[in-house]
Amino acid sequence: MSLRHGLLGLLAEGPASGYDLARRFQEALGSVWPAQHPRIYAELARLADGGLIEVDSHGPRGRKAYRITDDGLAEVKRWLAAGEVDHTFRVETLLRAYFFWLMEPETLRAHLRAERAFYEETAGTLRAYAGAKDRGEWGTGPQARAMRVAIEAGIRVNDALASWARWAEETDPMSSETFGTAPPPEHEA
Amino acid sequence: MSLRHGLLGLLAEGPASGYDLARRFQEALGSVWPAQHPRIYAELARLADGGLIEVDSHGPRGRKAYRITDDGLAEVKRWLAAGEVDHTFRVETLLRAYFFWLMEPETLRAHLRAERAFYEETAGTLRAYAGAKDRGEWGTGPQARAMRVAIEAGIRVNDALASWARWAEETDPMSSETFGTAPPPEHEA
DNA sequence: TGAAGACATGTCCATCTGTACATGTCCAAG
DNA sequence: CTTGGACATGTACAGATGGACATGTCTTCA
Repeated sequence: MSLRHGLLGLLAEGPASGYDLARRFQEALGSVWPAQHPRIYAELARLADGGLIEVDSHGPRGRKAYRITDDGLAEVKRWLAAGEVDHTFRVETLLRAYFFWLMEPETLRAHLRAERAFYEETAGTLRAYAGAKDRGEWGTGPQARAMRVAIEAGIRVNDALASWARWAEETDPMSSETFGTAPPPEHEA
Repeated sequence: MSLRHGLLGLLAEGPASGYDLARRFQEALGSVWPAQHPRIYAELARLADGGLIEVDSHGPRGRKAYRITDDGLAEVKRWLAAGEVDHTFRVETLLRAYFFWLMEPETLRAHLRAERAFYEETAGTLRAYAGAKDRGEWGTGPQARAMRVAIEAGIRVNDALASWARWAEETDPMSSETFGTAPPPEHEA
């Protein structure tokens, strides 16, 4: 149940409405932790119920901004410090790889090309963000730095998957005659 | 809903019981697509209901092995070819990175050390598997090759996250005075 | 002034997920 | 012969998730 802590973390930066949070989850966290607005509104209500956040202000169009409480801040920090990181992945790309042997060679090649293109593009987008951060365009405060570190992780993971797709395309292991005797891959940069 | 297709994919290799499948999900797929036995039994019942699999044999201790049907095989292949890959990640490590600015420097360093150790160890384990595969110890058939390709992806992703944690430890960006003016990282291998 | 589109919040429901609980069988070691 | 552990299948339930539906407001532009 990390949505709870994700919301608290975002609110630790300052007051925000459910709508704001949904947008930020979509943009910044969407690829690492998807969350739609129904779930967000529900969780905000629960957090407010538990006294971890409270209504900060009412705006136009029924807008309701929440503010984190001392209890809420303590709870995020406790979560961050407590460890117990869930290391499960849940990347469909990897699940599919187990079943490549069921695919036609051409379909597989097309799939790998598409995957590679996707991860290269994503990495490129993230690199552009990182560049902007490095030039200080988004501020140099703690939040901006943390965001930069998170983006770096995204870049490296996407690069890794792009290089994997390229490797799989090139070595074509599903039709290789030499499988079982070929040297292990180089893990090039 | 990829558990459905994960099960079909595994059954495409040959008949298996729910217990077998739960174990294989735990071992091979557990880190990329967790699934407990209750869900697996339920899904098997649904798949059998839909005619995608059927009971192959009854064994001791109530063991019930399923076999994939032609319809089922067609369905996995359709899924694999149809594309529509879900690229969301759901890696808690990345979610947490957005909130590093809330952590005490020492807690953060300890966290990064632990993350790095975890990913290095996982990568090492996978490399050992990959080595065994490359020596042909697990056979050289199509399934073994596909497994090898999947493992390669796991190695690269875990390496990427380990190198990220090392980078974050070394550049210590949360306390860096030079943030905003420092050159971008090298993305070393 | 009227309509389109962004803003903003929510409910409902089907399904997925994880945990705990419940049941029973077979085998091997003591 | 009995007991512990692996094998094997399932139910029940709370909470998470995604998609569809519903409602209403404010702003802008024709």
